[in-house]
Amino acid sequence: MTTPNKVTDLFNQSVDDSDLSAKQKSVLQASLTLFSEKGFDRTSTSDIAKLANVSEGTVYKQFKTKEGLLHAILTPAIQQVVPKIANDFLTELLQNNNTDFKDFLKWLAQDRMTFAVENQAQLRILIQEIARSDGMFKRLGDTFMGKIAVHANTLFQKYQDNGQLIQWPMPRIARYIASAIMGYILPVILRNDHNLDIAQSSEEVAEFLYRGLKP
Amino acid sequence: MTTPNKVTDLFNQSVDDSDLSAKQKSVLQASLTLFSEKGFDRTSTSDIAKLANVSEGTVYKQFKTKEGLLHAILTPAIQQVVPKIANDFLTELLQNNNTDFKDFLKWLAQDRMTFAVENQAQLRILIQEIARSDGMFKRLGDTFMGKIAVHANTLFQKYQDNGQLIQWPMPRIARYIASAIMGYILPVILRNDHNLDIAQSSEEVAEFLYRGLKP
Amino acid sequence: MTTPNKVTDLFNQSVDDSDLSAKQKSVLQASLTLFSEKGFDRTSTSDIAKLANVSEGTVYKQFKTKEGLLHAILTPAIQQVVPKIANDFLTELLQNNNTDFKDFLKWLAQDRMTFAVENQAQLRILIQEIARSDGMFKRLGDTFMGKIAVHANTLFQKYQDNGQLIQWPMPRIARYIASAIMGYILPVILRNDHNLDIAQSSEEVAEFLYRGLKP
Amino acid sequence: MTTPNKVTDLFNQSVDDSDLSAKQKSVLQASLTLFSEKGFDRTSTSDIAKLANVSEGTVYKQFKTKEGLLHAILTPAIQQVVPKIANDFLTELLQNNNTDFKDFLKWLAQDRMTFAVENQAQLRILIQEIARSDGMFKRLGDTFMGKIAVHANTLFQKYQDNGQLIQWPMPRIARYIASAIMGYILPVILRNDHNLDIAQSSEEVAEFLYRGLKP
DNA sequence: AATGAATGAGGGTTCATTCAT
DNA sequence: AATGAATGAACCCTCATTCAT
Repeated sequence: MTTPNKVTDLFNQSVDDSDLSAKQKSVLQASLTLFSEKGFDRTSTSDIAKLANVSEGTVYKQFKTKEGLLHAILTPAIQQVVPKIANDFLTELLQNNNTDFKDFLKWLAQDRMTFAVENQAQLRILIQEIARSDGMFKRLGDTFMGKIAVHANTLFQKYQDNGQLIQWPMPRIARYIASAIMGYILPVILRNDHNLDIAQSSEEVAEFLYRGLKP
Repeated sequence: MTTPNKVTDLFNQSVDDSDLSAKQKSVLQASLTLFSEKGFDRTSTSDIAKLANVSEGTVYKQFKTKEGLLHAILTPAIQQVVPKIANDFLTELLQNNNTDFKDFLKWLAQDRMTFAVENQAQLRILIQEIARSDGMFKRLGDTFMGKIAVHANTLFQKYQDNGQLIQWPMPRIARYIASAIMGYILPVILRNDHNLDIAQSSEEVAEFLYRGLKP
Repeated sequence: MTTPNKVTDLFNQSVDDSDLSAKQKSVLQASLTLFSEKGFDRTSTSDIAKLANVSEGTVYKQFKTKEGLLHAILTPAIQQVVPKIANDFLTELLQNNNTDFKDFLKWLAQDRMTFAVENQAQLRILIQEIARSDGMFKRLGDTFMGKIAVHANTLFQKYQDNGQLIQWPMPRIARYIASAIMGYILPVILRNDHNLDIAQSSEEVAEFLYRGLKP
Repeated sequence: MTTPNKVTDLFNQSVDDSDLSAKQKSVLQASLTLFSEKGFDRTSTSDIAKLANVSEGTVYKQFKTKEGLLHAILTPAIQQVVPKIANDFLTELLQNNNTDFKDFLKWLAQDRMTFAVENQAQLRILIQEIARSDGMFKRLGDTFMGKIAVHANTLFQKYQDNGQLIQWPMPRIARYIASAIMGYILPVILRNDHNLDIAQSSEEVAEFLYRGLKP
């Protein structure tokens, strides 16, 4: 099953399409780079101005505060971590349930890995924020629940009825799927490693998950 | 298989047993709390002094630098993240290879979960550091390789020869085991959640891993 | 022999002419005053900010460091302590050797005394630095050797050939000239005394030196 | 004219003879070293304690403040800069006025050079203090006037009556003598140079001064 | 007499933010 | 819209000094 990469980089898109001036765009790009490299707290607005070839004042014209910059960078990323687009695909899946469970697992892994590799910098920043503030992790979880849970639940139900998925509670199943995929993604992000063989990795992880989750 | 909890909290122990004065101990405790709650960069040395009921000068008498404090807190934690004690157990396992693979998985999960719950604060800080600096993650990985890899390799080999473990390369197997356990640990740490049913969780994860990894 | 005062105060000139803002100039002036009055180490950057009617941050905008301020003040002074301008005069002297040795001595004394009186504050600071660090004295001496020695040597040679100057080695002669003039300058600087009758003093010292150094 | 070195190091004597304990003595020695090397302001009391192999508290037992240490070091030196002992010699000179002026100059130079070489460290500190505070230079001058001036005046008078000394006012004569000798001493002190050929230097300077000051 | 842990004021410096130009 | 000089609060850290032991 080949899935076209539906993950469009919202960040770049918003940077490119937005009504931001060239200077403002370069501020965003510089922030992304520096926040990801050195962390939010260790990046000074003057560092950003320097890298963006812009005056310090310009940094504050569009994004009223340093935190405003962070949000401008993180918000689109967050909205994609919870796969809004994938959701459409899930709906589709529910309608024509001819897709094999293992194929689904492979597609899911591939989709998220692609997203991760394409958005390494933002994800690195996101992970830093998650690690720092209690709120972020919970908020992410809640968003996920609100947007995905229902559909995923129904889908898993279907696979369970199919006899392709073990009769465990949905959160338990989700946890194993998520953590197995994370096992490939996190090292890549945390090591600034840009080489992940997505095709093979998604195949591998799907195989393992399938074995572990079949009845 | 019941394993006595061999994980002693090195941090608290060292804080209590060390020749540090009461004030110095309270500095360490305050730093642990604040670094974990607000992050290293957002904790000021004056915050620490205030919480520890101590003058700012005192903070610097023992730990020459704010980073010195961080290391004083992190070093013992790091040395336990790589399960030194587990290593002894592994050696033991290798000698009397009558232990079932599933029991081993359960013991491992339980051991690391216990450690994680007992050292939440430090691990939270460690995760923040991992997220911030490229170096930390690699260093941890290398330490792990140096201390565990050989024994684990031999052990897995044994289980493979036993017919209890699938014939996949060792790093792949390790990745799944680690990430599945992490799937239980990370949410607990990142949410400051203190309620993890270790007995049931370790049972659950062992069951899943066993299914996914048996030939 | 009347010599027009060629000594222009490079410091004030550079302060006035430089592209520094009014605030930055006032920072320099305040530093000059305070360093000279209380010494570098006993002057705090907050003192400087207060005297300059400027925020502490402003002190650091132009001069990245407190030591940077010191150098900004000292560098032009040092370049004049070694009399660059005098050097031109020496060259001239060498060409029209009709100048009497005593007149030369008088001119030299007058030139350096004028310079000293006009740059008391900087010289006070310079003396403090010389007293503090081994390096400074040597560096000054080397600079002097590099810029003056050759010309002075030739000039002295001429006066020796003339029969106006005793046949002592050049360093010995230079030592006496320098220390006799210093005998007038140092008390003025160290006492913050602004009244030095340069005309009479240079006449006096020239007379003494001439007697001591004629064959 | 051979003059026995009447300059005894009052500092060492007071350190040795005083009722100070061994530890206190070592505090003084350490202060002397460090003040001379790095300057008073850049020497911390903890540096002193470390070099003296003593606790920080001990530094404060005898010398109530850091400035107290400075005075303990400087006071004896100051009392010798104004040559109290030489004064006895001057008195003697006045009584049997058979001593040649040039010999007197030589003796004076030798006496002060010896003192300077033997007390380099203290003099370095003294120079730093002179450079820093207006008061010190004046105080030294006044002390000098009070203790020496009368005798020196009478002595110079005698040499003038003798026809060995030019009829210039006494301060002018003193200035030339002092600055010529300083011309040998200062470079030695400021360069931490320990090699001064006192015999030759005093001979040289006496020769020059004699030529410059004879009628 | 001697120790060294503790203090707290103050030091140099950084940095997010503002605002006149 | 863009600049960059200016701000001032806060930061990390040092140090002279004190005092219980």
